[in-house]
Amino acid sequence: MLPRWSEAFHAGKAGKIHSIRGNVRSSKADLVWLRLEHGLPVAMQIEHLAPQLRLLPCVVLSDRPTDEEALAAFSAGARGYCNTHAAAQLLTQVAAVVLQGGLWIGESLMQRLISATGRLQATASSVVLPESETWSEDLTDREKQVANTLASGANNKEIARALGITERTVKAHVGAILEKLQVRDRLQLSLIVNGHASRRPGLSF
Amino acid sequence: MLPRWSEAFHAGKAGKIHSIRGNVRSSKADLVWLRLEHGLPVAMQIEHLAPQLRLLPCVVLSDRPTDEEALAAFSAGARGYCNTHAAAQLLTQVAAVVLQGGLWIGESLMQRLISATGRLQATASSVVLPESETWSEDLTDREKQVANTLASGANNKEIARALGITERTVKAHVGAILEKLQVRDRLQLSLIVNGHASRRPGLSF
DNA sequence: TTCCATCTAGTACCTCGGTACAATTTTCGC
DNA sequence: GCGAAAATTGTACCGAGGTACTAGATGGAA
Repeated sequence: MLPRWSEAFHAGKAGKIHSIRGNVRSSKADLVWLRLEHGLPVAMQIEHLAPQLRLLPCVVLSDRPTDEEALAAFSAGARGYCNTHAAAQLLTQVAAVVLQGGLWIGESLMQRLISATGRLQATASSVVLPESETWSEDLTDREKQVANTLASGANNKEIARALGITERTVKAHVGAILEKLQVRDRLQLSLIVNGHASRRPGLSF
Repeated sequence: MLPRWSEAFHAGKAGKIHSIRGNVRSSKADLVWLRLEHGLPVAMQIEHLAPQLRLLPCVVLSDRPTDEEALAAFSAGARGYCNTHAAAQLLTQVAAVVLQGGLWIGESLMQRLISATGRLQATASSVVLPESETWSEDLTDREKQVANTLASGANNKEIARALGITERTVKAHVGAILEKLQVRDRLQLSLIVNGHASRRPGLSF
């Protein structure tokens, strides 16, 4: 019925909404998932859960998500909204976020939300962070920037855009970094930067 | 300087943005807080953090929050937005949500988002409740082997040798994995497998 | 048995990553 | 100012990565 969801939550229990009302609170549940049935009136059904929703956060699942439906869900008190058939990993993430008191909004809705904005002004004045690390000693500042951007998953074109230089220059920096750190390619570089590998990984394979 | 924040994060470190650029990723930080200075241009400064933002989530703090500013922050890649002087307890909650991959939207912005909606239809058909789980399901066993080997830094040839299959077959598996996980290339795949990135960096769906 | 998912593999093709020659400009200490 | 390191960009080349077709073998479910 809901393979992805079942995959994500082995201990979860499913049932028709009528068989659960009044039952939800008596269980040890800390989160309610509500799957919408498109074509039929929802708001009313969501309202049925309303009393419980004040205590239990609710995530709405839609087989074919739309922005309008998402907004309706949130206005009805939902704490999250996503695709019914989202990957199990994603569903667990949604659960974690919502259980922390956060909201999970669909991507396209977020896009609309963002595109509705104009330009604003303000300036960064301070930032914060914890510890520090070792790998970057031999690298110049610029090379560190490149390495960091690369390690976040960017390809050469994206690095170039992020740093305001040409792709060719990125190649130059990447080449220098690989040489200095004595690694073969960008993947292994990312492992080092992200702390998953030592400078010289040894043999393997 | 930031009493509430300091109260919430004893281990956090603060500094001017200029002294930190390029330094952020090399630290063990997993979250960046950016305090806006009202009246001065922001977007530019946020952009300076952009490369890091792909890996490090950023929460924007504003002394006098507005919806417009919040939207600007989100459009610049911020993962959260709240009052600089919010209670310590709230700040830790924000951190928890954002670290889970969620967004923290100001309440008034949420209200506006909700009030902008009309009525929709759909019906509740089932409800359920949860537990927790790990990463990539929906991969076959073989694909998991390939993904793990790849994520340890191996190229296709090495994966082939390690698994006793041809390079062509490795390509087939890798292609299937990238498709299933909806990622662009092996670097981003390794980030997911190694827990440095969520499947969809933003919200999804 | 039939059907379907999985694992395997081939050829071909195109893009991206990385390197090998450069060269010019910028920055900074002496 | 001078010299050195760093940053920048160019053209060209080649191998690795990734995709688009295809298709045989296997093994379990209906």
